[in-house]
Amino acid sequence: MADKSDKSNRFKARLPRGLEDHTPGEIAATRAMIDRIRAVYELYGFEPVETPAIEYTDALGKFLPDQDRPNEGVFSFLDDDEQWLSLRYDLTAPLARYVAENFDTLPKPYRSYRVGYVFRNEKPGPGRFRQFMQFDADTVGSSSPAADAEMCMMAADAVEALGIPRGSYVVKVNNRKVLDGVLECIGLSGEANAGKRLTVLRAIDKYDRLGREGVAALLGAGRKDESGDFTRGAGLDTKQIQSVLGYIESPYLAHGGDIESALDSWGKAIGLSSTGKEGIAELKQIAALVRAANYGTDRISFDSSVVRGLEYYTGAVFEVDLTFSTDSQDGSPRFGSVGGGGRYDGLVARFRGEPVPATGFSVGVSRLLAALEHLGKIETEAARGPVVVTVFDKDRMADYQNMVAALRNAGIRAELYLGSGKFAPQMKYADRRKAPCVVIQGSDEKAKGEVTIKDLIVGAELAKLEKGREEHLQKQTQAQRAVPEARLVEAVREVLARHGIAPH
RNA sequence: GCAGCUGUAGCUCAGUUGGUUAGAGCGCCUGACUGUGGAUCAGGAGGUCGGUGGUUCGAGUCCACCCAGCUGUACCA
Repeated sequence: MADKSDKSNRFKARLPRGLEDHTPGEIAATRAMIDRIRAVYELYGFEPVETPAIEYTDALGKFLPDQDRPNEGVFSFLDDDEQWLSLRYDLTAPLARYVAENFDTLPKPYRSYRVGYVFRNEKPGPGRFRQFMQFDADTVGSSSPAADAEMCMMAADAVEALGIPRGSYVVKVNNRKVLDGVLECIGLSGEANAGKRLTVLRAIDKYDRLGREGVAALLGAGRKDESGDFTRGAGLDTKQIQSVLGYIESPYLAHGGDIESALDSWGKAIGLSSTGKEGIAELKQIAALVRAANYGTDRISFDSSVVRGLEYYTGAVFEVDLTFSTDSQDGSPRFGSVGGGGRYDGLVARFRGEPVPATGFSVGVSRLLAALEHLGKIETEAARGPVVVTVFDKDRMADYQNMVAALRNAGIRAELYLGSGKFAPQMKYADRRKAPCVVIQGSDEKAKGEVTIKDLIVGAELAKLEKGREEHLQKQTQAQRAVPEARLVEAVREVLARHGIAPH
């Protein structure tokens, strides 16, 4: 289709925004993260289960795309049979579908984990992608706060297993019932106030970013941002605003981390709301369980401004924030939370018609990787490549292929140079592949029944040396030496061992 | 979606008050080196200056609209 003679007709190779290609180094880092998270989840007794990336749209939520806006946030398409399908936007809704569909055969409470890509059709940004990886664990069939407490502790363990030191992250806990109680207390209950409640919750959620002034503006008439754009507020009166701010700013860590009394102070904002009281009681139980297991407030803390966006949360909600991500002054992007979750008692019930309590937690693998990469706290450089066997005489390809086979049979990653270049380009290729060494056999070596092994790592050091004759000479003998053909594997192993490189 | 800023080579950017043939560094390719990568030197390829229309004798430069990117904000079930 593309016409080579006319460049303007040539297709432009380009990636849709919000999507990412992954380099070998990033893939290796992602794998390592997955392995570590999995080890923690399995230690807690969770078992794997995975579901497809595509579900019926109505299984993902109550929302159904219409003709005008079939892709509001979710990638959707019409199947042959006129039914709407969607790419999953999280791993929780599909799990609810799976549990509901296999309810009778699963042990209850059902504990399972899964990792995979999810898709959101939203505006991308730093740490925000349209395809990204999540790693979830869920407990379905337990309404006990112990299940929620376990999620928080496991979240902390998982984050630490990823090499993020204690003090550099925090698991923040809140409860939707408390928030509902606060709203009830300022007279925002009932169907008529549904829209206003959402606006208030969104405002509360922004407290750590916008601060008191910004949230007060959003709760009242509205707020103008730094670009001059105006956001309409919730239209609360002064007394209501004071009440909400009082709740957000209640001292949740006051007096040496006395969580009991701190949570009591949240209670002032919920008045007589029974829902609110329930929420406070649940939080107190979670706090007690977590403390009994010796997780201090440096790991698991309580934060009245945590809301979480997803509408399906019904009780406890958690969020994991990196505490070192906001420390650079000007141009540092905000990455947001790197994990979250909570209690979603209504999600499975939607399919079953009977109450099925559930709670879960999700690590945002892609965002966490992006954040760590941005902070320079993770290695995403490509690892060492394979040993490269170079080609001198094209007539003797079979010989070279045999050398490669001998190395592979010994469990050493090796490849034959398959390009068309002469010798120098082959060296350059091996350099780019990060090959630890190359194997060379030209006519000289062949005549003597030898092969030359060149250590590219020592060779690189050699090039940097300026003085030190002794060291230079020693390196030179290491850098390149000829050995009998029969000792090829042995000599290559020596090179790998010298640099501590695993053969495969 | 709304607002602000920005679009010149693969990347980072120069480009004088509009003036002939649009430059540099890095990277890439080739060669010096018919058997040795990272160094040095020489050469080469690579641009409808984001797009369209307008003002002008003349536009990379000025104007309008469109598109894209970035940032903020909203949305994020």
